[in-house]
Amino acid sequence: MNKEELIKQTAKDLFFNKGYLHATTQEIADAAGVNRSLINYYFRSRDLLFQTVYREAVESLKSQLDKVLYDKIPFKEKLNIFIDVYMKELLKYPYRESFLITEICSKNFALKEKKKSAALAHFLKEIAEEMEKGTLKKGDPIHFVFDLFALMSFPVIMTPLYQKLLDISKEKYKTLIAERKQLILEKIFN
Amino acid sequence: MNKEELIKQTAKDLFFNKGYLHATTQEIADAAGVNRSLINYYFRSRDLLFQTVYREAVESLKSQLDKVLYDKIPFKEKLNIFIDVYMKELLKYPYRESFLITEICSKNFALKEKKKSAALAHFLKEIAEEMEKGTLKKGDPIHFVFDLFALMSFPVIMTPLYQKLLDISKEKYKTLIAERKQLILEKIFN
DNA sequence: TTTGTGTTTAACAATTTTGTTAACAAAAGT
DNA sequence: ACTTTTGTTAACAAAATTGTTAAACACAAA
Repeated sequence: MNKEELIKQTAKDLFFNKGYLHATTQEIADAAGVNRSLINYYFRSRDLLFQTVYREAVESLKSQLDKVLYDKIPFKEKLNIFIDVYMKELLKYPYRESFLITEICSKNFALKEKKKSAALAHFLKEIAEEMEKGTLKKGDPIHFVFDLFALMSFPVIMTPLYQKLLDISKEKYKTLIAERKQLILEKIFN
Repeated sequence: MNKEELIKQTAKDLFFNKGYLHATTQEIADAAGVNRSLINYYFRSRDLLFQTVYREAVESLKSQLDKVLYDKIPFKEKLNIFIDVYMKELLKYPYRESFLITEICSKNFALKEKKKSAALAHFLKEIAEEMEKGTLKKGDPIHFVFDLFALMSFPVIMTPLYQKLLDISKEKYKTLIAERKQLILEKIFN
């Protein structure tokens, strides 16, 4: 792998997987096994590396939504696939969203970039239709989306804390998370 | 308010409320309107300030659980109160848990402190009883707890990101969050 | 008034982190 | 072969952040 890509991937691993949001350029370079100057060579500055990683995280997040949510397959099946795909990604990159939040909060993002996800908008419509049909309990589709993402993401994000508070072993916690896909599907469809 | 307390409160405001996890001692001092040296005077070092804030956050988290979860009142009523209390705290300190996670991930916490929450353990038992009684759908009580906290916390934590992805105004988002207390109760009790 | 004690501050020192440069190596193009 | 471009490194410079010190301050007690 070329080093520019290696640096980015390593940064993502530290941020999104290890949850190490305070990583310095030196730490990133060390983790990648490259000279720190290479970071400046490829990205100019620490800040630009962060921006790049940020942008790509939003992109991949949106493209993941796109990939599944536009499919013309029955709703229940779509949800099944979506939960599967999204939870796999969550286990790979549990802290991706946390990183995004932290970045948004730290910079005073005056960014005008349109971040709106058309796929989500489309998904919301589909949910509304299902509610009409009676497949789903009626309500604001946004709450359905809230519920869905919350049930998938939160226990994963909170792993280190809940492990302590509940005094659960790493292995047991993993098992619990693995069980959730099925449970969420059941819960969502009442 | 004495300045030691002021510094702590300000740090908490930056971390837990503003989500500004990268705050430097200077920024904390500025926000508190005190001289930066005072932070060293009262807390010795940046790291000790962080440790103090961390410890108190865990303490207050656990004491909040304690306060409600031990009450000897009917389960449904207890849950009603608990959601109310917890969500109020969430709106005050949306990023408290995020801060804890970030700290746990960044230090290689070899901390031996027992963090286990007895209140949560007690709550888990109560949930199990309710499941026996048939008030709640049977299953692992831990998943019930996961669901409960997820539904409360996640939409709050993700506010800045979801506002963008869903293209929702701050006001509208607030309204949505406010609606959730009732929705969660309904969802939890099927 | 003076003395003592805790608080606050500015100036300084030390450390950490980031950014730059110039030299060197490797690869690609001619 | 040699020239140019691209990649890589170490050494240095600059900036940002943290920690220390000593003096000034406030104010109550002796």
